[in-house]
Order: sequence, then C-alpha cells, then structure tokens
Amino acid sequence: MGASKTDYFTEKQNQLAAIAKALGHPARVAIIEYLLSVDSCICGDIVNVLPLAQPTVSQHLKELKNAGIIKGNIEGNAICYCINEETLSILQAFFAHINNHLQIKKSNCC
Amino acid sequence: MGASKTDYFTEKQNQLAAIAKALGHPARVAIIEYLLSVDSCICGDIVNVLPLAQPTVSQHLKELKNAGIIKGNIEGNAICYCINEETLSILQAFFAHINNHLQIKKSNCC
DNA sequence: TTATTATATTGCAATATTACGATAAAGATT
DNA sequence: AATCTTTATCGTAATATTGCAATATAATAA
Repeated sequence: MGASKTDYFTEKQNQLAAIAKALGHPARVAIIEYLLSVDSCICGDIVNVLPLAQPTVSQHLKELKNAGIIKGNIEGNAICYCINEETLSILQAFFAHINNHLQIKKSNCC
Repeated sequence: MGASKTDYFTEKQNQLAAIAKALGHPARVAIIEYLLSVDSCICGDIVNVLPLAQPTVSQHLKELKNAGIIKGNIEGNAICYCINEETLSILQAFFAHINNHLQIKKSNCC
C-alpha cells in the first residue's frame, strides 16, 4: 500500500499524528527554533538560515502551515511567519495527558 | 532525492524530529493511548485492538521502540511493552521551551 | 516430539516524502 | 513599463513509508 489507513482511527488520533508528523523533520524543527529566536515576525530570511534550496524551504513552510503549526501573513512582497500556539497546545495537552496517566500508574514493569 | 539532509542539522534537531516523526502516524498514537489505558504492561493484545494486520502492528511497534518512545521486555513467549518517559520528556522540554519564548515575546504580528 | 501461541522478518506493491531546477506570480523599485 | 525581490508552484528523480501475505523464530503446551 503506502497510504495510511486514516479512516480507521479517530479524528483526534489523526490530528495529533498530523501535527507530530509536521514536526518530524529536522528542517521543520529548525524553522520553529528560528521563529522563536528572532524578535520580529518578518521572517523572509528563513531560506538564508537553512541549508536547503528556496523551493524546499517553501515546501516545508507549507507543511507547517497546513498542520496549523505556523501562520503566515502577507506583508508587501514578503511574508510574515509566526508560531500558532493553539495548535502546539494540542500536542502539549497530549503530553500532559500522558504524564498524568504515568504518574497514576507507576506500575512500570519494564 | 527523497532522503532528509540530516547532516546539515544539529543532533538535537534530528533527535526531536525523530521522536516527533515516530508519533506522526495515527496507529502509533493509538498504540501510545492504548498503552496508557491498560493497567498492566503485558500488551500482547495491541494487535487485536488496532485495525491493522499483525506484521503492520509489529512494524509500528518497532518504530516506536527505535525512537525510544516505548520499551519492550520479553516475558515468556509474549512481550511486555510500556512507555519510556525519558524520551517523551525530550519533546516536553521542547514545548516548554517554546512556551517560554512565546510568553516573553508576545510580539505577535500574525 | 509435535502442536500452539506470540512476535518478528522478508519481500513486494502502492503511495508519500524530500529535494531542487525551472518557472510562475505578485508586490516593490527604478 | 522594465526590473528586482520574494515566495509559490510544477515537474521530476531519489528515497522512505505503509501495509500485508508468507514465512521464520522462539517460547509454551500437549
């Protein structure tokens, strides 16, 4: 096959997986880290920071945007990118949930 | 091409991406959720819970294990799987880092 | 020993991802 | 208008992922 059987899973599971998947590439992690490090939101120079060609970076930005992890606003002929906290909070909630369960259990047999 | 240029990124970026990537499939999210929901660690019935064939589940488990997200111990002829908190704490630290920066900035232009 | 049970591995087809050159699109500058 | 700057899209090649049937492996049970 090759395609994920998304129909067989819950919407929440698919959503979580989609967000995690979007973070699942070092270039995209690097983009997030760069967006955090710069004061301004005018981030047209992401291409200059990454060791990848412009079309490749554009593609990675598109994936982050599709997953809802970043937002992009048009500013003149440049684009202002920044992090969308709402989406990342979904992943955070998942981890909080995991921690909660693990602390209750504490029945680690491994 | 097709292969990620992992050499061009930091070890930490690659590590974060690898963990996120492993979570980037609904079946693997479902496996984590199942491991949380069961009291015991004897989890040989993961295959029965998922809508996927046994070899496929085995493969997903392998990927979670490779990423360090779960641990597996042999118990007789079954295998006991459970979540590895250490690895997930790496992702959590990343999110804490993001939150920290976003709270300091608050210069959201988007 | 011969099943039986539980999990892993192999092999393969279908599909997705990654990367980039070439090119397009759109606003800014001259 | 002609050009520059910035970002997106198209096309394509290389590689990775997903899924499963068939088979292997290994411990247990009969």
